[in-house]
Order: sequence, then C-alpha cells, then structure tokens
Amino acid sequence: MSAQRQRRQARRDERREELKQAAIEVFHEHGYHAARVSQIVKKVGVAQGTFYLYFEGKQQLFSEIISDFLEMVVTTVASWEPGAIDSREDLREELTRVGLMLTEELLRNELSTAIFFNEAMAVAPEINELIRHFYETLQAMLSDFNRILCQRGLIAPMDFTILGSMTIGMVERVILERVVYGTLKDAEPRAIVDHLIMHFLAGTIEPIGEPASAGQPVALDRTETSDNAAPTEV
Amino acid sequence: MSAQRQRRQARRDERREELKQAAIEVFHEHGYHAARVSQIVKKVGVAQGTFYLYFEGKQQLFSEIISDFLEMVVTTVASWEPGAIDSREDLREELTRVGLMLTEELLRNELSTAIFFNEAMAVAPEINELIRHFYETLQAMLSDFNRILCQRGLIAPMDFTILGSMTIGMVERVILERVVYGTLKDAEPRAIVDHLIMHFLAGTIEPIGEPASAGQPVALDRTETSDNAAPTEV
Amino acid sequence: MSAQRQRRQARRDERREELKQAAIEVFHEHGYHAARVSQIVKKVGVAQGTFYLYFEGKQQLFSEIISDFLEMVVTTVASWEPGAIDSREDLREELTRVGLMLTEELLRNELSTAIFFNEAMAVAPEINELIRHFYETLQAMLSDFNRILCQRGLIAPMDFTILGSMTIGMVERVILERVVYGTLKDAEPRAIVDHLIMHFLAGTIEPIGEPASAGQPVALDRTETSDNAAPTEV
Amino acid sequence: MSAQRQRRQARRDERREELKQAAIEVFHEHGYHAARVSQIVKKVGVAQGTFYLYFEGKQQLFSEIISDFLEMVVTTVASWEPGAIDSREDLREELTRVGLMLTEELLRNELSTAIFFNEAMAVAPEINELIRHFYETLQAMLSDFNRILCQRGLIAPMDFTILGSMTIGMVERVILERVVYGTLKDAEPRAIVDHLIMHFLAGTIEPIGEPASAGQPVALDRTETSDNAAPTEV
DNA sequence: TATGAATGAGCCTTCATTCAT
DNA sequence: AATGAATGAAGGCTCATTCAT
Repeated sequence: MSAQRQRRQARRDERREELKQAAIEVFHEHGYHAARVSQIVKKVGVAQGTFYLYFEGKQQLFSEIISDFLEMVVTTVASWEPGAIDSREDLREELTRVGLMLTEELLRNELSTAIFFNEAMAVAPEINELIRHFYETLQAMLSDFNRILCQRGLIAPMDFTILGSMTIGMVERVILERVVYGTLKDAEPRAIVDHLIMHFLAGTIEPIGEPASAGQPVALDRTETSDNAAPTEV
Repeated sequence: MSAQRQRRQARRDERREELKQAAIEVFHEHGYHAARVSQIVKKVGVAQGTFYLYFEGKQQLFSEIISDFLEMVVTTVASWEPGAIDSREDLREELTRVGLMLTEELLRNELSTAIFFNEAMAVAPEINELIRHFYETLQAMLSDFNRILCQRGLIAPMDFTILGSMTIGMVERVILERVVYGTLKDAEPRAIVDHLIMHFLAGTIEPIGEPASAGQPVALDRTETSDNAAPTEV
Repeated sequence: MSAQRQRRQARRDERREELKQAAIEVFHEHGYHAARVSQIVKKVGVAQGTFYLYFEGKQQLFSEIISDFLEMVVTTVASWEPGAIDSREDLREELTRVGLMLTEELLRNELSTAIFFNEAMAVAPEINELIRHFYETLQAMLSDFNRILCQRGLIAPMDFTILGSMTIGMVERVILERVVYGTLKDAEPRAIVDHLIMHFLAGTIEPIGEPASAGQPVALDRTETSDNAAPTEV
Repeated sequence: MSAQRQRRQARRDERREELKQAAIEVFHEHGYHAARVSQIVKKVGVAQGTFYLYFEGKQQLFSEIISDFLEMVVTTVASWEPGAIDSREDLREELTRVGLMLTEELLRNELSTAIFFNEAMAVAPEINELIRHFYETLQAMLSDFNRILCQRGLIAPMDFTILGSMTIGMVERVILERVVYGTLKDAEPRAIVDHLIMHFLAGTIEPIGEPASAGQPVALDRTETSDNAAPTEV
C-alpha cells in the first residue's frame, strides 16, 4: 500500500519536474508573456488539462521557477564562512570560493538565470515583491558580512547599504553578460571572479592577471606604467 | 500660411508629448503588458483613434520611450572630458561631475528609468536588441575611457571589458535602488556618487564619509592585514 | 479507447459541418464582409472561441466553402462520358444527362452557388486565384471535349477557347438567374437544360419546345419567314 | 459674373472627374473593401475632407461608377437598329456592328469593366439592386429584339427569357476573359465578335474562320471534318 | 489521473466621416 | 473651397482555464 503510494508520488514528482523544466525552456525562448501553456505541455507530451493537475496556473509556475532560482542564490551566498577570516588574503580566498560556487550554480541553471534577469520584473506585482524581498535579504546579508569585515579592519568604513548595492550590481551584471548574453564568454569563470574580488577589494588600484602580484598594489605612476599601454586583457 | 502651419506643428508636437508622457505614467503604473491604450488616451482626454495619429502603436511608442531614455544616458555619459585629467584627484572630480549629472537626469526621468529597468527586456525582441546595443555602446565607451586612464597610469591594467561590466552593474543597481525603489532614498546623490567613485578607484580600501580624509586610506591595521601593505595613494 | 476516439472524431466532424453550414447561411444573407463570426457561432449555439477550434479564421472558412463548391462543379462536369457518342443525338443525350446532374447539384447547394457568384471574387486575392484556377480547369476540360467532338465531326471547327468561354458563360448566367435570383423559376430544369444544349448545338436555328422536331432545323430562308408567322413562344 | 460661375463649375467638374478616375484605379487595384479613401485623395493630391465636397461617401461614389458603366453598356446595346434587317446576313452585320462597338467601349473602360465583374455584387444591397435592374433591362431589350427576329423568321421560336440569359452570359464571360483577365488576349476583337454571333446564330454547326462560308452550314459529317483534327484556332 | 473540447472576456487597431479653421 | 486633425464604433482573434468524460 505505502509502497504503491510512494511510487505514485515519485512518478508525480517526476512529471511535475518535467513540466517545470519544459516551462523554463519555453519561458526562456519566448519570454513569459509570449510563452503558451500549450507549448509547455506539448514539450512534455501531455494534455492541456494535465498542466493544471500539477500547477495552479501559468503565473504560479513562473513564480515557483523564480523562487527556486532565488533560493538557490541565497543558499549559495549564505554558505559563506566568516569564522576563520583574519586577513585580506583569507577574505580573498573565501570570496573566491563562494564566487566560484555561485558561478557554477548559475551556469548550471543558465536558463533560469536568463529568465530571472530578463522577465521576472515584468510579470506580476506578486513576483516583483518576491524579488524585492530577495534583494533585501541579499542586502542584509552583505551588510552583515561587510560590517564584520570592517570591524576586523579588513575593509574601510562606509555606507554598507550602498556598498551592498554596488556589490550586487557588479556581480549581477557580470553574470548577466557572461552567463546570459555570452559577451564575456572568452573569460574563464576564475578570471571573472578574480576581477570581481579584486575590484571589491581594491577598486582599480591593483592589476589583475598576475596572481603573484595580487595583494601588492601597483605603483600608480606614469613612469612605471607608461610601457604598459596595452594591458594584458585576461 | 507658414504661420498657420507652424502653429499646427507646434500643437501637434505638444499633443504628441502629452500622449507620450501619459504613456510613461501608464507603463510605469501597470507595466507594458497590462497597460491599455485606452488608459493612455483617457489620461489626455482624446479619442482612441487619436493615439494612432501620433504613434504607430503601443509597442512602437514603448520603443520610442526606451530609445529616448537610452539616448539620454549615452549622451550624458559621453559628455566626459578626459583631456585635462592627469591625476587620480582630477579623475575623481571628473567622474563626480558626470556622475552627478547622470543622477540628476535619471531623477528627472524617474518613471522612464523605472520602466527601463523593470519592463524593457520583456516586451519584444526588437527592443531587446535596442538595449543590447545600448550596453555594447556603453561598454565600448567605458573600455576606451579606462584604456586611456590606464595609459596615464591612473588605473591598473586589467580586463577592461570585465571592468566595464562591473562599473555598469555597480552604477545601475545603485541607481535602481535609489531612483526606482527608493531603498537608498536617505542617501544624498552626492554620497552615492562618492561611494561609486571611491569604490571604482579603491574598492573597499578607502573610507567614505569624511571628505577630509578622502584620498587618504584608512590605516587598515597592518597586523591584521599583515601582508597587505597600505596602498600608496596618488 | 479507439471507440471513444471515434466517437469524438464523429462529434467533431458534425460540429464542424454545423458551423460551416451556419457560415454559408450567414455569408449568403449578409455577404462576406458584413458577415460576423459572432452571427455564425450564435446560430450553432457555441462560444466565439469554439469557432477557432474548427477553422483558422473567417477567411479560411470562406475559402473552404468556395473550394467545396468548385470541387463539386468540377467533379460533376468531369463525369461526362464521351466514349459512346457517335451522333449529335448521342451528344444531346449525354449533355442532357450531365446538365441535369449539375443543375440538381447546384439546386442542392443553392446558397453556396449564390455566394460563389456574388461574393467570391471580392474577398481576397488568394480566393481569386482559386477561382481563376477553376475557370482554367473548366476551360481545359471543355476544350478537350470539344476537340473530340470536332474530330468526330459532331461540331464545326472553331476557336475552342472562345467556345469554352461562351459555353461557361451561357451556363453560368442561366444558373445564376434560375438558382440564385429565381428569375427563371418558372422554367423547369429540363427546359433550361434543353435550351442550353440546343443553343450550344444549333444556336438559334432550331426551335425548342417540340422535342419531336429537334434535330430538324426550321427552314430558315427568307421566303418562308417573310410573311412573319408569329412563332409559338414556349 | 456668370462667366466666373461657369469657370468655377468647370473646375469643379474637372476635379470631380479626377477623383472619380482615381477611385476607379484604386477600386480596381484593391477591390472595394480594401480600397481606402485616403488612397484616392492621395492620388489626386487633395485633402481627405475634400473628397466629401464632391461625393457623399465611398459607397455612393462606387455606386456612381457602376451606374456610369451600366448606362454605357445599355446605351451601346440600345443603339441596335432592327429596322432594315431582313435576312440572317443583315442580322449578322448589325450584330457585328453593335458587338464591335460594345467591345470598343469596354476596352476603353477596362478598369470599370473589371470592377463591375469582380466587385460590384459584393458591396451593398443598393448596388445589387442597381445591377439586378440592369440585367432585367438587358433581358427585356434582348427579348424584344429576339421576338422581332423571330417574327421575321430569322431565329427559331423558343423561350426568349432563357435565350436572353444565355446570350448575356455568353457575351459577358467572353468579355471578362478578354478584357479583364486577358486570357483571350491573342484573339482579335473581331474574331471574338464573330464567334459570339456565329454561336448565337448557329451554335456549333458552322465553322468560323472562313468568312466566305459564313451562312452556309458545314456538312457535319465525318468525311469532311476528319482531317480537321486541329481546327484553326483563330 | 488524464484528457481535450469548450469557454468567453477582452483589446488593439482601422478608417469612413465630420467639422473647426 | 479646402484642409487635416479628430472622432469612435466595431470586430476578429487569443489563450488561460475549466470540467465532463
């Protein structure tokens, strides 16, 4: 009895996932508004009505897809471990670890990422709230992180709300270009993460490309850099 | 004759602008897809058909609104004058000038800004292309700027494409929060611009908030940041 | 399974036919352009959307109605059997058979016939092509028939393309008047067919009304007719 | 005063005619329903409103165009002079005269002819009545003609209403093909008229192409026509 | 559970006509 | 007479959702 029930539930979950995956593809290809429920069910090979046995409707499914995505991001970012960080080098390492993990996740969920950035804000107020909440959570997390870092003297004091926004923006646009539009597809994830972290840490003071020199600011005077007209674009 | 023609043209332009403005409000309030042409004309007090004397249709008008917005941004950003910049202090001043100007423009076009960030990517492929083109233009402009700065030894060498994306992201998220969502409404435009520039210049090395100390990095306690020699400011 | 599928298909076909029939009535009553889809569905008692489950749109349905009609005509005309025709009498009999069959079909599809003659050319270029093609087919068929008849010495040589057009015109106007406008509603189909055939065979040489004399031309010379005997009008 | 008034009236008539001519072109090119008043005025180079100074509306203008056409046809057909006709040869000559005159007129008004055949019945009930009336007039005229001819022993007695319809149909389809569709454009007007008349007079008994033999029925037996497999298509 | 036929509200757009100038 | 901006009614079609089977 229970075994049969379990099997049924498993089959149900499977089909649900199939539909959701198909929806992600359709939403990605056409955008939410041009996406048709009929296209989704056709991809899976079930009848129109079946869709409504698994989801309340088109919007609710979209909402769920966005929720999944946001939760994944939050979980990844929240995995940061500030405990053992005592130096800027420690910080750099930890940020690199988290950055690479996030990058990996986003690349794994390329379509959802694209949907999130392109469509999510233009579907319905409820979803906008979801997203606003996400950004607020992210802001709060980053503020906490940065406050800790500041207390430990690892970063300078400043308005951590603004800093949080800047960090989020920096990261998300780079992700957008790399994961969604492929503009930065020549750049290795590692290089991208390095740039993000170095920029977070030192703005445009320190060069990137020679890991050896990382942590040691270049002397920013003309004589030394004059022969560096064509910087090595990583 | 000519006088009458001129008067007509003037009235025509005026009405066109009225309709466009009403459309911006409606698009902002309901989003592109939920916006109704009927709501737009009702706001202006003209008949439904009149709308089509001035615009080809709902989407074309949206497209025009986005174009206007993008052009405004590009024009503002392009007003940067790299000529006389010889030091990081010069750079800071020039960036501040442009940053404040952009902020001012965006605040003046608050609704368009919101529409751009929330809706623009989810309307139609043609508009997406418009926007992609915009970002590419921006990227190219920033890359050029940074290359020049780098040649002058004002910033370190790195991948300027990535740097461009980071800068764009940084700026646009802060704008979004401040202008569109009001999250940073407590922060003065000036403070925001300062943060953006300082972060661009020095990441999280330098404190912000005490203009007096600007340019002098906080002592990032060397014991804690042992291998992190205090960066020498220009 | 298969049984249910069959039942469904049957019901589907039935409803499709119902809608098409209703459309024929509406097109006939109001003409294509003034016909409303809403009138069609109301006649059948289904929702507006249902219409689009069965037809791509108003024009496509019209096109289908015309196609059906044209096919019916071509099929009927093509049923002619020239094999055993060796004399003008044989020819007359065969033409009579086909003529009556066509008349019967057209009377059975009175409304479609009317729609064809009144509306079909004024709906859309695609439909015009359909109709042009129909006439070309008919022309070709008639030319072939007549060439055969000529070879057998049953009709005189002449330009069979012109002859084909004359025959088509002769027939279609008589049909139009009888079936569509009812002008000739006093005339029995048989009488009409007789007139058509006799006219085709002998122009105005032979009288119609006394089948007995058929085949024997009235003496058409001046002396006999100069005294102007009042002919008995049938 | 009166001179000025006359000049004004002349200018008015001229412009009215210009508009009507433009309308004919537009109606011909697009069909009545797809024709736009804006296209008509653009052709003439006047404002939209000007159109309504000369015509009550689009439909009324169409109606007028059709009326002009019908009147032209009736006038031409009515020019027949039965007075001196005493023999079938006389008849043939008179019919040829009228036939050529009609053909000439129709070729001169090619566009109106096309509009009449393709569009006229599908515009509005009032116009249909106009056309029905036209056909009835034509019918009556032909019936009268034929009755006279019959009385003079030139044609056999039959149902002259049916004969009238047959004649009208014969003529109009040949015209349609030649003038409107160009299918018979290889045939000289004279050849067409000859065919029409010969068919009217003798159906398919007499050959066409050798005017010499006109009036003398070919012997319709196989021996003479057997080697005539490929009749001279005029 | 699955099906898929049926629903029906809702909107963008066109264009003949009007009328103030 | 001429203009041309303004009108506004009207309808084809879509598609998310429901529900009887």
